[in-house]
Amino acid sequence: MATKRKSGVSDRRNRDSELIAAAITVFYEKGYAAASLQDVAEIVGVLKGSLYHYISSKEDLLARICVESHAQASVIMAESLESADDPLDQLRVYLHRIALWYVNNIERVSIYFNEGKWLTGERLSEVRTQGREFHSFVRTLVDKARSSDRVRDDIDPRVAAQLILGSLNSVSTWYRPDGLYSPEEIASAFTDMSLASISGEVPPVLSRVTAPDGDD
Amino acid sequence: MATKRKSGVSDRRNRDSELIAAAITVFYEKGYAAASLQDVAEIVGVLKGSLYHYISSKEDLLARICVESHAQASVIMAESLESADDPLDQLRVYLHRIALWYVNNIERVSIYFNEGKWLTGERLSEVRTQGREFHSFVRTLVDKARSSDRVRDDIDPRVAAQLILGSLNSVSTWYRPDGLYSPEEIASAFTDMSLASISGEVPPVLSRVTAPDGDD
Amino acid sequence: MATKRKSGVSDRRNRDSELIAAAITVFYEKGYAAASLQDVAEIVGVLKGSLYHYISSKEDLLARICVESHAQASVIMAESLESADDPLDQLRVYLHRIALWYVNNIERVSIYFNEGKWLTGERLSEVRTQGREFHSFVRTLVDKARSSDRVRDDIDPRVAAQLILGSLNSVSTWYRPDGLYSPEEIASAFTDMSLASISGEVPPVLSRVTAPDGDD
Amino acid sequence: MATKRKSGVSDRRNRDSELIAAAITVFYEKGYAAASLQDVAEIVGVLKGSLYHYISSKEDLLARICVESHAQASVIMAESLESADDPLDQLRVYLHRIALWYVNNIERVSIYFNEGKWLTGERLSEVRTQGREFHSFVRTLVDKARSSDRVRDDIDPRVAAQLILGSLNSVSTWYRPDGLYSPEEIASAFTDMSLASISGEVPPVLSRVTAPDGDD
DNA sequence: TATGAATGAGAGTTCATTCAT
DNA sequence: TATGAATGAACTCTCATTCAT
Repeated sequence: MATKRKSGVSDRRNRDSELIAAAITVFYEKGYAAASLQDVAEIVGVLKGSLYHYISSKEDLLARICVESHAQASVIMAESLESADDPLDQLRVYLHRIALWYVNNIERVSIYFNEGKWLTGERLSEVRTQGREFHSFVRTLVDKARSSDRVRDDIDPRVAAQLILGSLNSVSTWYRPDGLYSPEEIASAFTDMSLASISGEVPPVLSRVTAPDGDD
Repeated sequence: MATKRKSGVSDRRNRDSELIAAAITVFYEKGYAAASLQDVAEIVGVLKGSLYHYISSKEDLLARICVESHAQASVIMAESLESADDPLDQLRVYLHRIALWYVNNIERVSIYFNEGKWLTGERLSEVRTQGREFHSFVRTLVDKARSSDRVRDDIDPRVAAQLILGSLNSVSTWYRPDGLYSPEEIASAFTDMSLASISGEVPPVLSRVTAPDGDD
Repeated sequence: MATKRKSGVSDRRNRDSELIAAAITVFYEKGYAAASLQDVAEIVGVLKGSLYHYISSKEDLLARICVESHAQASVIMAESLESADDPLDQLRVYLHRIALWYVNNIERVSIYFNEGKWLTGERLSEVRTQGREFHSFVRTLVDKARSSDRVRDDIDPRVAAQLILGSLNSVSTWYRPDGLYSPEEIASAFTDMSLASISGEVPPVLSRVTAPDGDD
Repeated sequence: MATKRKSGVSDRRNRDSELIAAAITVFYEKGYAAASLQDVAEIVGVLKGSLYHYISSKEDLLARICVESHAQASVIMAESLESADDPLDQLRVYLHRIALWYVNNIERVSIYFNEGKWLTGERLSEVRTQGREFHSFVRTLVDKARSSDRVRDDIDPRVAAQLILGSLNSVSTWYRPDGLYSPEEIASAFTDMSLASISGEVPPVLSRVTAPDGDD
C-alpha cells in the first residue's frame, strides 16, 4: 500500500520539550532579539506556523525558559541558607551550588540572566525583581560576614555582590562543555576566588605584625 | 559640545562623530541586533537614508565604535607593562586603568565587549583576536605572578583571567553614571577584589613559618 | 441547557444545532470575515478540527444559517399575501411580521442580510436572488398600492422599497434585547413609519371612519 | 527663484492621496477586516512594505478616512441648524444635505459609518461618540418638532432617529453611481419619505372637516 | 466522534539598503 | 549633502483545513 513513513518513536510526547530545547539553543546562540522562530522551527522539523500549537508567542517561549530557571535559582538560595549557620559558609555553599547549576545548564541559565530583559509587562517586572533578589541575597550575606569580621572592612557589600555575580554570569561567554574544565572545577575556582576576593580571613593578626601596610 | 545647527564650518566633520555618538547610545540601550538605524537617524536629525553618506552599512557603524575602543585598550596594556616591573604590579596597574577606562566610557566599551560579536568576516576575526589578547595578557601576568609566588598555586591563570575580565565586563549591567559610586571607587574596588581573589600575598609570613611550601 | 457532557443520548443531534448557534453568535459579533472557527469551537467545547465532522467548511456554516432564514422569510412573504387583499394591507402585514421576525431572531437574520455576501459560487447567486426577491416583493406591493392611490404619486416604488428594507436592516445595528423597546414596539414603530413614509392616506383619523379595521 | 516643478506630474505629491483613495476602494469593496494591504499596494503600484512610508498601520489608514468624513458630517449638522429656525425645517435641510453628501461620497462615508467599528482604543471611542452625536442630533430635532405638533405624538424620537439614519446608511448597499437615480433624486426621496414617516402635518383641511379632535 | 499535530498560505509590520533627485 | 520614495527579504503571528490516530 502506501508508504508509511514516520516510524519514528518519540514523535509524540516530546514535541513540547523539543521545542523548548530548540528555543534554548537558538536564543543562546543568537540572542533573543536576533533569534527567529524560523530557526527554532527548523530544528524541531515543523513549519514556523506550527509552533503556535505549543506556544502563544515568541515571548511566551522566553518566559517559559526563564520560569524554570527562576524556580531552581530560588531553591538554591533557600537550601544554601539551611546548609550552614555562618553567613560566609552560607555564601560559600551558595556560590558553589549556583555556579555548578549555572555551568551545568549554561544555555538556559544564561538566557535567564541575559535575555530576560526582553520580556515585557508583568513578566519583565518579575524577572527584574528576581534579579534584585539574587543580588540582595549575596549582598546581605557579605554584609553579615563583614559584621563578624570574616570579610574585610574595605569591602562594599553592594559592589562586591555585583562583581561576584557578574563574574559568575561571564562564564556563559567563555565556558565550553567540551573544553578544558569540568563544571566542578569551574565552580570551585569561582567560589574560591570570590571568597578570597572579599575575605579578611588571612591571618589578620600576623600579617599586621610583620607587614605594616597591606598591598595598596 | 561645540556644534551648533548652522555654523557652516564645523558642521562638516562633526556629523560624523555625532553619528558615532548617536549609534553608541542606541546600540548600548537596545543592543546592536535590536537597534535600528532609524533610531540613530532620529537622534542625529537626518533621515535614515542620509546616514549612508557617512557609513557604508550598519555593521560599519559598529566596527568604527569597536576600532576606537580597541586602540585605547591596546594602549592601556602597553602602558601598564611600562609602569612597573613586577607582573603583579603590572596587573594591578592594568586592572585599575582598564576599569577606570571602562567605567568612564561605559557605553562605547560595553558595545565593544558585548556587541562586537555581531561583526562578520574579517572584522569578526579581528575582534575575536583582540578579545583573546586581553585574556592572554591577563593570564600571562597572573601566570608570571604565580611563578614568583605572589599568586596562589591553586589559581588557574586561564580561569582566573576569565573570571576577572568577566567581573569587569559585568560593570556595564549595573553601573549608572548618576549612581552611588564614582568611577574611581568602582575601579579600586574591582582592582582590590580581583587581586585579593588570586593573591597569595597575605600569608607569606605565616606560610613561611608554618609551612615551607605553598599553601593548600 | 439540555446537554451534558456524557448524556450519551441527546449529544448526537444537538451538537449540530449547538454548532449553528455558536456560529451565529460569533458571526454576529465579529462579522463573518473576522470570525474564526476557533471561537466557534471554543463555545461548543470541542477542538477546531472536530468541527469538520459537522461542517465541510466555514462557508458551509454560513450557508446553513442563511438557508434557515431564507425559508422563514419566504413563508412570511407568502402568508402576508394571504392575510389581506389590498396591497397596502398586505404590505402592512408583511412589514410588521418581518420586523417582528427580524428582531426576535436578530443575530441569525442579521447574518443572513449582512454576511450572506461572503458566500461564493452558486450560494452567493442564491442569496443575491433572494435579496432581490424581498426587494421586488415590497416594490411590487408599493407599486400596486400606488396604482390604487393609497400611496403618493411622487413615491418611486423602487427607491421606497430600498429605503424601507434598509431601515429594517439597520435595526441590527442598534437594537439590544435588553434595551428600552420590546420587539413588538419596534415592529410597530417601523411599520407605522414605513407606511406613513409612502402613504397618500393623509388623514389617519379619517381612515378610522372609512376603514373598519384598526391596525394594532 | 524659478521653481523646479516636477514634470513627472502625478508621481510626486499624489502618492499619499492615491493611497487613501485606493484604501477607500478596497475597504469599501471588501470591508476593512477582509481587506488586505496587499490589495491596496497593488492598486497604488508599490510593494506592501512601501505603504509604511505613508501610514503607520492599517488602522491608521482607516482612521484617516474616518476623520475626514467626520469633519464634514459635523459641518453639515452645524450648517443645517443655521439654515432655518423651525426644527422640522432644520431636519429637512439636514436630511437632504447629509443624504446628498453620503451619496456623493458613498465609499468613504460608508466606510466611516460601517467600518469605523474596527478602530481601537481612543479612536474607537471617538467614532462611537460621533455616532451618538448624529443620532442625538436627529432625535433632538424630531423631539422638538413633536413638541410643536409638526410630528405625530405616537412617534418615539429615539426609534425614529434610528430608523431614519438606518435608512440613510442602507443607501450604500444598493446605490450605484451609474444606476438609475441621481444623487439628488435619492436625497430628495429619502428626505421626503423620512419626513412623511414622522409628520403629523396631516392635510389640515381634510382632517379639520372630518375630525374635530386631534389624531391619535 | 473527537483529538491534536501539522500544513500552507497569507496577514501586518519592520528594516537595512539603494537611488534619482 | 540630504531627501524621500521604494525595495525585498525577513519577521511574528493567524487561520481554514487535513489527517492519522
